Amino acid sequence: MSVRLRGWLLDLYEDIDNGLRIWFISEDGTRVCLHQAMEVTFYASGTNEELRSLWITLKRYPAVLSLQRETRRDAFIPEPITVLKAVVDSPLHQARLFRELQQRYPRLVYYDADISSNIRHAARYGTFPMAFCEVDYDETGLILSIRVLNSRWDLAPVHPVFRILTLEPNCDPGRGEPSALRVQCGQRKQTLLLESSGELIHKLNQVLKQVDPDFILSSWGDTWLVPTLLEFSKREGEKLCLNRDEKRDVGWQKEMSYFSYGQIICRAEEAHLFGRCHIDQRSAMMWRDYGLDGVLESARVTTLPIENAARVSPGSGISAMQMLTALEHDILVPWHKQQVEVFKDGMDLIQRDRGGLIYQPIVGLHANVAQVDFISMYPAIIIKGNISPEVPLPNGIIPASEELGVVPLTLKPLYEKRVALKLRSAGLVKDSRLSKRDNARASALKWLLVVCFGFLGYKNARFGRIEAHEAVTNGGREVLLRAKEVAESLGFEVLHMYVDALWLKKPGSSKKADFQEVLNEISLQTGLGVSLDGIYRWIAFLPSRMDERVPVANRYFGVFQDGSMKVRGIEARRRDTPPWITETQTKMLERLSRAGSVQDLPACMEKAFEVFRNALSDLRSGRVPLEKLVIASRVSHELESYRSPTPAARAASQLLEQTGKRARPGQKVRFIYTRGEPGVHPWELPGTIDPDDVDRVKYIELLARAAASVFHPFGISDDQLKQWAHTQSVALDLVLNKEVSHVRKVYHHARTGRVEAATGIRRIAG
DNA sequence: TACAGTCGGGG
DNA sequence: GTGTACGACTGTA
Repeated sequence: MSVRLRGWLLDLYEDIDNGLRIWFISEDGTRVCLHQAMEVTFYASGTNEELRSLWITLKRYPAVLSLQRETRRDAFIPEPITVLKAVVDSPLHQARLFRELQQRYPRLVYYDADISSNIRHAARYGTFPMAFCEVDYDETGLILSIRVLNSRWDLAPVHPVFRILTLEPNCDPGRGEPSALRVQCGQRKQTLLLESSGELIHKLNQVLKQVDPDFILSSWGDTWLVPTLLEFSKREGEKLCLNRDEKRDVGWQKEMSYFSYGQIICRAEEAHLFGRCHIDQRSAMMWRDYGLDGVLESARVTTLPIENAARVSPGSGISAMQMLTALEHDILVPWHKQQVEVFKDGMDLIQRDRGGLIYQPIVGLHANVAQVDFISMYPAIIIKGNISPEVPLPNGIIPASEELGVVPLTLKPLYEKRVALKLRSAGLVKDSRLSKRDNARASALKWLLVVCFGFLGYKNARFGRIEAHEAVTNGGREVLLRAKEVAESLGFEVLHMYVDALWLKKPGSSKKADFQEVLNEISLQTGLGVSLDGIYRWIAFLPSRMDERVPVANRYFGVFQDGSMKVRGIEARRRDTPPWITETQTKMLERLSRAGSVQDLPACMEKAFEVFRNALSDLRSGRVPLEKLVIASRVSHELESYRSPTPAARAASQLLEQTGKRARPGQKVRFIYTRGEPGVHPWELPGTIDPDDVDRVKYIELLARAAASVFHPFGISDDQLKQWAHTQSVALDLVLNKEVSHVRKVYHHARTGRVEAATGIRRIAG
């Protein structure tokens, strides 16, 4: 006899015994755990002799259900190859068997051998987290059939009503000793004392039983809270039932350091649950950016379990999607990437590694500038040019082959979904305001798209190939140069180009409609979608701080016509800038942005200067809270191996000496600049920092630097500002007044058509 | 002044 | 488990 269930798939994992356990939230709100058997197929290729030997070995394993010789295609080898296909009765047995085979037959090439059960299940049944399923199962809970009724690509997915429990200590465990635990579910809040009175675990278990949450959202859950609670539980002799699956303990993922984004990242240990999801909001990658909606969207399209989608970087999401695509299209998934770069002659080497096109901006202040962006340029080029490691490379962006490769096949639906979401939120498709939820989801997709391109050039990616990566950047440069020609032919001046954006202006063009033609023409001539990021009332491109004759590609700020600002590359954008500096610089820029047009700028400049002056006086009189002066910077080496220790490394060494806590490569170290030796004081060091020890001169220097970035376009030099900041002499006020009148004069001339160069002013043009 | 180390950008 | 390559910039020796 079979029972039918309709509901959403919440969690899927390998059972302790065998097969899979799958949790559903049914339509009527019950949470149901079912199980399913799943056979697993993998392949090996090698010499006839080796394959014969493998065959004999595998035949003796009862878990191996069938063996067969087949001819198949390796994505990286032109000719079909002979493989041995093995079907194993369960994921667990396959994993165990594969580990043995690697030892015993290291020379064989394996395929489909290290794919997670989630991805296999997704490929076979079309499942994904929050898939709406119709399931038939027997009285033991064994799944007999499963059909998915919705799609990963739904624009408006329907979710069940989740039960969410929030757990957070009352302070940052890195800074102090939390004394209480805040527990929240919907409107219901309570506080439990964090002490081993024999009560805590009991009460927590009650809450868990009562609420039976689908999600436990914690703060510092991975690194502190869950370990601490388990410790209490041990002491009190009462089991803490965090899991829904009562057979399981908390699944620990070990701490590790890895290389990513050109730097060492340290990923802390993680506490995983079974049957429900634990997400540590502090360690979950990009949680701040897109929250639970983004995590669910990411899980949905990547098919990664929700707990993983919340934590891993988008790279593994893309990797999962590529494997799924390959499985769906009968392309073998290589185990370790074994691609060797083909030989290159000298000409190729010069062509290589040029990356995206970067143009030198015309430094200075400009009014009525349009920024034109290509929409997801690299993904669009990959799709249009059919750029994939196993497909012949295109000529420019003219594809060499019709049949889409793994990478474009993976990207296409993702790209189309993002464009559709963007269109919807832009109001082109009626019915929707730009909802917070759509934003979060679009943001999650954006990251997957961005990273997919980088993955092509990543040496360890299964479907990466450096030549394909280069083909994309080549295509991008071609496209941008074509766009420049188009813009210039229509009489626009191209002030700047950066990878996938152009900044244009033309006398008399200041409204959206004035740029419509050039947008259409660029799109037509390049075959790629473009959008108007906005029209700047004014924008300032900054030169190098090292040498102000040299323009730099990505230091600029400007105000759009709607009054919003765009800021790139300057201090406020850097994560190692103390909050006080960031806030002051942002406030200064905000004062500038109040200028309704360029004519109002001089007056706003005086306001911005006032912000600067007030901030300095706050610092001098000790009104700046210490936490606003904290600098956070990463250490990327073991502390002993620094040849010239950075301030962060020196702070970390102090911390190690005095507390025994060691900052691992990839961890951030927080510190304050202090007077005398050693010049820094770790923020995490117990005991307070005497405000008098703060190295105010240092902070004045840092603030003056940030102010200089803001004022540079108005002709005030670094040195002038610095000197003024340190001495508080009135000289600068005079300079400022002088400059303000210069700016006024120049704008007057600009508007009357007689542009004239002003001393001290870099460049101003109407 | 040279070098070592950290960060940004995309969006 | 895991994006690239590169240039700008700061602090140290």
